[in-house]
Amino acid sequence: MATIYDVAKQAGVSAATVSRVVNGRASVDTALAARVQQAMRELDYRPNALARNLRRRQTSIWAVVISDIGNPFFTSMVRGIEDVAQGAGYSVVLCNSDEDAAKEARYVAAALEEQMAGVIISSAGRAANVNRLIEAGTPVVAIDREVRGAAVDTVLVDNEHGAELAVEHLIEAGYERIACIGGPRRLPTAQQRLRGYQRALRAHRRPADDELVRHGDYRQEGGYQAMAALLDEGERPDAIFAANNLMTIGALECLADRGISVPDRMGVVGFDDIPWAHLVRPSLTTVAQPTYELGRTAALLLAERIAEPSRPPSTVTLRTELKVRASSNRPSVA
Amino acid sequence: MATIYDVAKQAGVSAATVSRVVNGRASVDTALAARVQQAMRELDYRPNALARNLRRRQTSIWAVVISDIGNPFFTSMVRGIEDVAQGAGYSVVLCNSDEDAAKEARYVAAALEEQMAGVIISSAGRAANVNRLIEAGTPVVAIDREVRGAAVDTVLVDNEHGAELAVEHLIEAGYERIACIGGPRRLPTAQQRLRGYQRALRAHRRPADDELVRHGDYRQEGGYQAMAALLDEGERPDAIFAANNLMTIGALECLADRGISVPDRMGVVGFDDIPWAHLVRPSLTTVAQPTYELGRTAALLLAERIAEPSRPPSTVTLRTELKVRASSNRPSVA
DNA sequence: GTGAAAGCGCTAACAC
DNA sequence: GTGTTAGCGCTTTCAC
Repeated sequence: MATIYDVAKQAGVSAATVSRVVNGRASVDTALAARVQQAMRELDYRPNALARNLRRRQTSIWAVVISDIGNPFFTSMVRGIEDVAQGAGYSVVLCNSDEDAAKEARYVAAALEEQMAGVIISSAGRAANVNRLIEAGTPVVAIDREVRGAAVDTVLVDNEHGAELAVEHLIEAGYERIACIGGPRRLPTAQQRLRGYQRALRAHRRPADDELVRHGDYRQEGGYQAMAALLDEGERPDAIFAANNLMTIGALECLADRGISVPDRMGVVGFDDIPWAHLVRPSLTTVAQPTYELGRTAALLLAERIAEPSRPPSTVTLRTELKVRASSNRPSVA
Repeated sequence: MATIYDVAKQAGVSAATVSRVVNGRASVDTALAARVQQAMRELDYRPNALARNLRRRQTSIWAVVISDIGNPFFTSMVRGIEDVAQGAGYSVVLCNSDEDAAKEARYVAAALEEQMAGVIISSAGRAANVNRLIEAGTPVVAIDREVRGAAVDTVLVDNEHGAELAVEHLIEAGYERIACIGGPRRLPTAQQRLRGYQRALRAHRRPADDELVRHGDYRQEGGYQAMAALLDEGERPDAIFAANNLMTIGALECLADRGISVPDRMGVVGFDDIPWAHLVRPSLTTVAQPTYELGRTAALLLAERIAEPSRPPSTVTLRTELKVRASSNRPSVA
């Protein structure tokens, strides 16, 4: 690989001048610049990013640490990030932590060691990882999940309100014993959605026993097991609110296996939309999140923080929207 | 951030010794090593990967360039890669090319400039990108999609055979006019699956007009439009074979919108499994690919190539498997 | 506007 | 087994 010195020699200038041309900085005489360009083409010169990174003390890459690449929720979020990043001259790489705090820590360490230009993170765990980044001066934005104990720019959705809407909708549809398949207790989104569920029940004076709540792992399998537990233990609910998309799928699977018909004998509303929600029979009522916007907003915040590292952190909360489809349509009792 | 010299001073040794301790290379006296460890802890020393990368002339990161992060096919493939990478001491970052050759080229350029330790690529385009990597000496493995005109380690599935099985299954189920929703003509996987479709039809002396073939973009929307075209133009088919998972979903959506019942009036078989295939009603018959194994195998090949750069490239082909579910179950005509 | 020179933080000969 | 030394390829003062 040709170095900047090879180009300099070929063009009969100094390495500094080549550097200026490459980076479009300072003013270089037009004729000289042309000669440099020519030399670069002849030698198929590609700047060595490693050297540049060392010198500049950072890369031009953003790391996006997501907690489950298998969740379609992240798909369009990532697109939103990419579209902004590209416009701002950054590349985006994805790191999949798989809801595993150790894996997440490894990726954060890598981002730190590689001196990534910025990190957008949907954290599986506590504040330690995020604080590590902040202390090292790496610009960070938390996305989807609030990070308690860290002063960090954050983009969220109104989880509690979304959950409340979902459960109110089930109540208004005439369901009476509404259960909840909650997410991992440690995750803020799970806590907020559970609160929304409880609030709606209390507001309408419905039973809100703990017996009606089971916790899953935000995965399909967890939704299946939570649903099974709700069916097998105690008095059976006639509707469920599931706190994320994959668990909703798992719950439906369980109901199908047991031959329990939705929405007649069990109303279902899920949190998070899924691209194929209307293909599932019956089509699924969901609390949809503005995923693309979520990504876009996080990327914009990151760009702003990079430009102005000392500004106070801000939190942006985006609205969810209840999409009523067939799975919550209780046949009226004649 | 503390540097290696700070640690050396603190421990009363040379930077070289610290480096040896950090990298676990060569033998360092136990007592000295302990002092160094201690100093590292005291200073919260983190090696600067940028400097190390420059010196070593490569990072310890593998880039995985995938063509559509929204396709669940890639999910478990990536897990397969990650599991091997981690064992071999590499981090994995994902780059989403979105089936866009220009975006792919940008990521390849980034991988080159950042001197990634290796690249696993599911290429959206032609050989140029892959050859660029090979010429620069970056170890590469092609995954899922063969790259013509590049001598590169490759992991594939038996697309043609899988498609053939799918179509034969439809024939045996009693369907008569079997259409195909093919993928983008330029993609080898699409070509192979189309060939398998045609071969099965010819072998059973069924009509194989071009009128029965439409091409989509491997996205849901493309599947929807191709299905609509098949329904609206010419003689209507009674079964379809769709060349990938997202297009299958799109086709089903179209059929649902038109009120055409599956499998009675239209048999459906898709290529690529989807995690929720059995939740879609009717449950979906698919040609399943060993996605995790695909990723694992690619990662192993990459590790081997890194260890032995000059060995001749090899191609591994994994088997697909037909999973018969309800969508291809034609009611026998009494 | 351009060049000389120093150095980012690390590793790997090489000498001892 | 340990230290000295010379870069990796680039950017950026600082002179001119």
